Amino acid sequence: MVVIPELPKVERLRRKIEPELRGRTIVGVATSTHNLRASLPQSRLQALKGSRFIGVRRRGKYLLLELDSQQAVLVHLGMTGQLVFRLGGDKHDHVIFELDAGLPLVFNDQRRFGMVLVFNNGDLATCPYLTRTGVEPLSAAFTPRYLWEHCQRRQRPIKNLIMDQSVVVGLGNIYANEALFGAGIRPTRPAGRLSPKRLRELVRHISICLRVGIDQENPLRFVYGRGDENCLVCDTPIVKVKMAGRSTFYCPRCQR
DNA sequence: CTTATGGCCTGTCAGC
DNA sequence: TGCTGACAGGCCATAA
Repeated sequence: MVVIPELPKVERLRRKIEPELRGRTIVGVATSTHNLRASLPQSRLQALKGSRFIGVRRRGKYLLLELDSQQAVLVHLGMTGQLVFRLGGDKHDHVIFELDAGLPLVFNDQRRFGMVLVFNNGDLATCPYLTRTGVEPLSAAFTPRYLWEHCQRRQRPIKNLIMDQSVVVGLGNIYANEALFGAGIRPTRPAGRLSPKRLRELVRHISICLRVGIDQENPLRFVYGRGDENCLVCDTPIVKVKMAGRSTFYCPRCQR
């Protein structure tokens, strides 16, 4: 089973590549002719030669590869994107950073839902990809009160709301399903009809699910992808429905 | 303002 | 055997 790059996978990637990337200088850049979700900025990428990586930050599901030249490479993995240190050459390799030491850093993306862009540091503050985003779910800003305020007078299902990156970043379909199971909340429930107490439980379980995903490689799977199975807790058949075009799984007994 | 939907993209698999 | 269609997902643009 392929794990979609939600917050935990992106954070694990950040922790893995930062120590290898920091201090490395770009000596060459190769790109594919394919466009990703956004066009590959050819000339901007080529102009990075000579820049040195100084750090890797994460914002939601985005990675920022920071350079000593007051620029940064913004990366989103989309569905199937990968950042790996290896020799380039695969048909799905879209950006290859040749480094002054070690293996090249390759952005590979089979379905091309991801993107690679270059920004000047001064433009990051107004970059829509970063400014339109909600709070980090593992930060102190993601409080029960914060979620409650966003739920007030909202008719939309709670699952759609917690997957809305302008509210809280990093939750994709798998973690949204699992967090709602943990909190005992049915995904279809209108956000505005949840009590503060239940929303506090949801905040708690979002945090738990994400932390487990970061500590281990894979998310806990209680409901996601178990449409043909019974609930691990109460043995009731798991229900599968479509919400906003996404497969949604829940236990009709444990989740109300 | 809020919320929903279409489209992007390819690999996999069921069904004919 | 080879084809077709459905499906998987994040997120932007667009529409209601």
